[in-house]
Order: sequence, then C-alpha cells, then structure tokens
Amino acid sequence: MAQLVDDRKSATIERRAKLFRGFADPSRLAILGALCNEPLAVHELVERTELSQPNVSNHLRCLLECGLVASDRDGRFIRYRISSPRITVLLSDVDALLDVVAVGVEACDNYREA
Amino acid sequence: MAQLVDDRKSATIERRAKLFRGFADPSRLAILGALCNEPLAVHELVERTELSQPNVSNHLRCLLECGLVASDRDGRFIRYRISSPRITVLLSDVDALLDVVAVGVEACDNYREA
DNA sequence: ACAACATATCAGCGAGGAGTGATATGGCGC
DNA sequence: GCGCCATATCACTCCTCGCTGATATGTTGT
Repeated sequence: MAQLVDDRKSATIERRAKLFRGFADPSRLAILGALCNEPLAVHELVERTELSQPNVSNHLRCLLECGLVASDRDGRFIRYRISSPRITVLLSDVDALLDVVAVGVEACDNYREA
Repeated sequence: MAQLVDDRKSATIERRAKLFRGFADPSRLAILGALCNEPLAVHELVERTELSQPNVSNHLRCLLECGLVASDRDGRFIRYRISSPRITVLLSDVDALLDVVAVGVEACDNYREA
C-alpha cells in the first residue's frame, strides 16, 4: 500500500519532469513562443527561429507526440498550432516567476551559460 | 535595432529554458514537491526522497543559487523552504496541463523512459 | 510524369549534467 | 577539546539529448 502510494507519487513526478523537459530547450521554446501568436507552417518556423529545417521538424515531432502542438495539412504545407491555451498560461507563469528569480537563475552556473 | 530585439527575445527564451531546466529533473521536483508542504532540513529531504545526501545537497545548492528555495540555519540543521508561492502555482499549472496531455507525454519516446 | 517545393527521417557526433563515493567543513553536547 | 551529527564539496563516470548533413517521402502545378 505504501508502495502503491510511492509508485503513484513517483509516477506523477516523472510525468511532471518529462513535461518540463519538453519546455526546457531554447529551440522548442522558440517554436512554442512563435506558435503562441499564430499557427505557422514548418518553413515559416524555420525562418523565424533561424533553426535548421530538420531540427525544427525533429522538435515538432516531439511536441506533436507529446500533444503540445497539433498539425493540420494545408495544401503542401503543414500548419502547426498550440494544442491548448494552458500552454500559454504556463509560459506566462514562468515569466511571472522569472520576475522574482531572474537574477538568481542567470547567476546559477550549474547549467551551461545560455 | 532588429539585432537588439533579437537579443532581447533570445535572452528571454534562454532564461525561460534555464528556469524550466531547473524543474526538469525528477530529483529536484521531488525536493520542491516536499518543500511545498513544509520547510524541511536536508536529512529530512534525504529520508523522504530516498536520494543520497550528496545528491540532495547538490540539487539544493542549485535551487538555492537560482532563488527557487531559501534556507535558514536552525541549530545544526539547515531548513530549506520554497522561496515563492509562484512556484506552487507553476507546479499546479503543470498538473493542469498534464490533465490534457498526459497520455501523449507518456507515449513520447524522444526522452528517456522515466 | 516530372520538376520543384515542403516536410520527415536517420546515423553519428559532441556536450551537458545527474549520480556516486570519498572527503571536507561546521555546529553541538559531553 | 573531542567525537558526533548535519551538510557541503569535489572528481569522475555514464547516459541523455540536441544538432548536423544526407536522404527519403509527399504534394502541387504543368
């Protein structure tokens, strides 16, 4: 029983961590940020993010598989969009938290510098 | 000027990514989750998270440097606590988003399996 | 059917970072 | 002061993941 509780708890934590990892990359954040404004096709995302096309496609596949974005075929384009407004909420919450901790986060050298 | 804008934009993205990375680890989430309920000393965190003591200390150093937790000396203990309620908000928003995308996130195999 | 464009896939490389074990520092009571 | 407990630090290894370059799939117009 305690074991069951532990399993549930760690399963929750693992899910959270996995979702956070989805956001924990500048390239994916750039893509998600661009899609928060308007749906975009891959080549448009490539232009705006200045990432390589295979790179964008790879991230989109991941985001799509995770359900963070959705896609619609439009002629020979494939238009991607944010799947849920909760994503926008989450991003603005992060910005709100950054208002408080930005200095410390930048100073923290446990992660690679930008 | 456009360069300046780009710099600002990418700086924002980098900060977001860095903050997300702070949350993108099961061990740190376990620590933060435990601290959301009540302030705890290191050895208490070790007990509850079942992580090694050096491991917990390392994560705490990072979280402290980032300003996500704060610490108070209490005798020979050092008690850690969540630095801002915004962190709790962020965590609950993630859970809300997981309500929608949990299935996809679990299915996504671009990241290591839990 | 073919050419041109849009997107996806794959193998391989390289770097970042999480965990461990050993060890150092620091405060407490006897 | 000395042992004991609580915490921090360091060097090291391993694994994960992001990026690139080449290539495959797919769609549209002519």
